[in-house]
Amino acid sequence: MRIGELAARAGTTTRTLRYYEARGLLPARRDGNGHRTYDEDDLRLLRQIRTLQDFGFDLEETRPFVECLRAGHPEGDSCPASLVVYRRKLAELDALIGQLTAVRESVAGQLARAERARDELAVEALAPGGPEPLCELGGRER
Amino acid sequence: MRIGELAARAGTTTRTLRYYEARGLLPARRDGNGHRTYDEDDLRLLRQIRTLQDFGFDLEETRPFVECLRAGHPEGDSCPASLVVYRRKLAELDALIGQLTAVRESVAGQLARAERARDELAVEALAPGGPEPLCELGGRER
DNA sequence: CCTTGCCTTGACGCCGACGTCAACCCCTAC
DNA sequence: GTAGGGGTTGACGTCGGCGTCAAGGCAAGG
Repeated sequence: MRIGELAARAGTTTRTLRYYEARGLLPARRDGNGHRTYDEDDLRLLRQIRTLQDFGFDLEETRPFVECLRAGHPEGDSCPASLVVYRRKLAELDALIGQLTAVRESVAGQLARAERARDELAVEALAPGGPEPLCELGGRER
Repeated sequence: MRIGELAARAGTTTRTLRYYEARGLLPARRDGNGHRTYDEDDLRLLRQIRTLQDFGFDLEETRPFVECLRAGHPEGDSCPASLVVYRRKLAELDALIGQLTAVRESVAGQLARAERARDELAVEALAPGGPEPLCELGGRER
């Protein structure tokens, strides 16, 4: 299988495959014309990379998984180095989610405060008489 | 006040201030020497920008807040355009947190599965006799 | 005079994961 | 022949928010 077919079967592009090869992640054999040649095992490696990429793993973080598969193990995460990456990623995700959640609460608080301030100004504009809202709902007599 | 002092008082760098000016976010007056000159209001604008940046807002997203302050409003979020940005950011944060949480669960599941597989292989290695774990804890008779 | 320190503009570097273009080769079909 | 649809390498562009030089100006202090 050549580069175009592999890219299509993995749902990616030839540029990406050449990039992976340049990074030493997915080397390719060559045929007589100098064209890159891949087999089904390469497709497995590539799918492993893509799955992790979709999870937000850096390219370098996929390397242990790829090497694990290439070493003949049944799964990319059958090796201790892959588990280390999993655990590190979990910790990163927890930290990030925690930070984002804190920011989310801050922004929500700011939004609520700003909307309250806006509404109070609106009410003030409707009742230009006095600054204290003392249940003068009639509003006719001064 | 000149650029170095403003940067120091806002906890940022002169490079950053020049960058903001180039983006049209924080223009500066000039003194006789061509040096940038700022006042206390500029410090308020800058602090507004920095606060939002720390929350993860893009620079462009801080623009409504800055313009709101420059228009004379008491707070950067006293204008409807700022509230729109708040709400959009909240939605983005919710979406992102949701995605990250889903990824987190996937990774946790993968890790658990991989660890289970590893442990089963370890047990198998300890009992090379038969593939079925039928309570043969004695392990002495074949 | 010279150094020090602050300022100026301009321009390139960085990071990651590619996209995009240029110029060229190879095989096949018409 | 020639057009088309693969492939090759090389190199620059992208995105944001600056960092980091380089080369020079201007004022105060010794």
